[in-house]
Amino acid sequence: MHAESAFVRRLNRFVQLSRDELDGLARLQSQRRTLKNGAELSWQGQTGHRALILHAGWAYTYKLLPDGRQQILNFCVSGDLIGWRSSLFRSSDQACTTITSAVVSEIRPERVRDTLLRWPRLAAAILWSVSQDEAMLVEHLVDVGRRNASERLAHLLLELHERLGVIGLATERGFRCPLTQDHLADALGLSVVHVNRVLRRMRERGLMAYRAGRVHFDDPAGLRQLAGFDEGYLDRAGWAGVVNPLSPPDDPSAI
Amino acid sequence: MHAESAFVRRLNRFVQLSRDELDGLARLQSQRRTLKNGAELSWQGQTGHRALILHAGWAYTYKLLPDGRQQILNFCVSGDLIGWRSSLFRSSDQACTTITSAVVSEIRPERVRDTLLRWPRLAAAILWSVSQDEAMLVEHLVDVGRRNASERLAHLLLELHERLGVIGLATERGFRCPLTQDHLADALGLSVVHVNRVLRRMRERGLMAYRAGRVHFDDPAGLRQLAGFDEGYLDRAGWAGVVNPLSPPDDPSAI
DNA sequence: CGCCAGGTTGAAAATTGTCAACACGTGTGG
DNA sequence: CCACACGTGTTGACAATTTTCAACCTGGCG
Repeated sequence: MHAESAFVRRLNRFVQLSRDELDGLARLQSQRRTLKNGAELSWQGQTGHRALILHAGWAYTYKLLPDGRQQILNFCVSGDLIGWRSSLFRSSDQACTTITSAVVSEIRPERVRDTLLRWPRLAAAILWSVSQDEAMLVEHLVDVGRRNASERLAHLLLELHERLGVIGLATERGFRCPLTQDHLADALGLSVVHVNRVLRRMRERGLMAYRAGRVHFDDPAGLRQLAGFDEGYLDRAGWAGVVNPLSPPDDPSAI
Repeated sequence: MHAESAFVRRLNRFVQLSRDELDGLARLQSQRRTLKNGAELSWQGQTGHRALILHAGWAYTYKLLPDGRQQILNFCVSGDLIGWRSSLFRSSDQACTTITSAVVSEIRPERVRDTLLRWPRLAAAILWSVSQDEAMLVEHLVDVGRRNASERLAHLLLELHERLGVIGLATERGFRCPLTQDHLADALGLSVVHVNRVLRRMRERGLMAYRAGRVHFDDPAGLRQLAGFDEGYLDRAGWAGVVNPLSPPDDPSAI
């Protein structure tokens, strides 16, 4: 059932895919594996690693330092692509681990290449998705470089809320969230203890509550203001002056 | 003179380009503009902005927060590509300013698209370059999130040294560097004052000196150790099991 | 029941930021 | 030629943020 996949749902925000393209997509997703939480999906320095589609569950990508510190780069949720660009190169520069049990499709690099060549509009949609990931990475860098602890926390949770909303996994004022305070700390460049304190302060100030695996926004507007959150970077749909950049301009199936 | 361009020199690390491909490249670079330092090259929120090749000089990309803080995302040097991926989307999410006087080519999005379609191996080389930028962004996030001030500083300067070495702008133990301490602070998420102090400490410890527009490494090995610097992420040349991923496998000009 | 991962809290220390002053070189206008 | 402004670098004193260490709590689960 293509139409129900979170992945298709996300790509559809960018272009309406044709039946043929949906087929190509379906073929990629045909093999699925179910993983327990804590499963390693790809490794730093690994060669010829596979690209992933995360169908269900949560994961995170991260980078490990020699001394054991780790920096989480991104939290991945249903419908996210992981490691597509880097799968084309010799070695991956990051690792990925599941947070909950998860369902994924793993795709070999040659397969990635063939798909991109055969379905150019699909390639464009995937490029769009990858591009959005990079926009999030940039915003993440701004978080860690130029925002204080509460701004970071607010920003991250608002971003997750936005992303989960798109795939129908958020209510207007909150979402289920399996992240531990350790995860938050490793993503935001803070210590667990400090994350804990800041969460408490936000709860006391009536901004939001993070408890029992749920995030609830008590004062969404206040939070957005605090974080300086502007969801623009998540939503850069459409091409600049080019309807269909990667397929021949006379392609009859376009639009 | 193709062979002398820093840009071609960099791409050549990845694939040896054919005469025809070098021609395509030359055509992109044919129009050049010389800019004074402090010139704005693209703007946050701008629509349909151009992709850039920086032929000479230094620039930086950054993101501005509503309250005036800024986070520098990347320093750009001769031979770097700027904003290629985002030029295909409706709006740019970052801004770019020159640090020194600079020579650039500006390329309209349609032109980017056409070039990528017409010269697939060129497209692959450009993808490789863009991909390397993202690896640097990741490393930058690790810097700011999980390294302390001196580690960050050391890591950034070692990375610049490596990159400048590739295009012949570094000696074994140092390089000319037009960055002010303000630039360093805005890139590393530190205050200027702190950057100053840390630089002094490093000078006193006999690690490196940054003075009069020059970086000099007194103890390169010590610095690398301090920073946990592993240049691997700058050097992921070659494709994973695929010689020439974006052109037909039977292309006679390949390899 | 007891273990264990995750969460919470306090006290003290380390890192980093802020403010304010001053040094130094360069270029400009009087 | 001098005076001055300006951008950049430097330093000290002090304050804020964040970390570290250590203890303790809580709930789920074998």
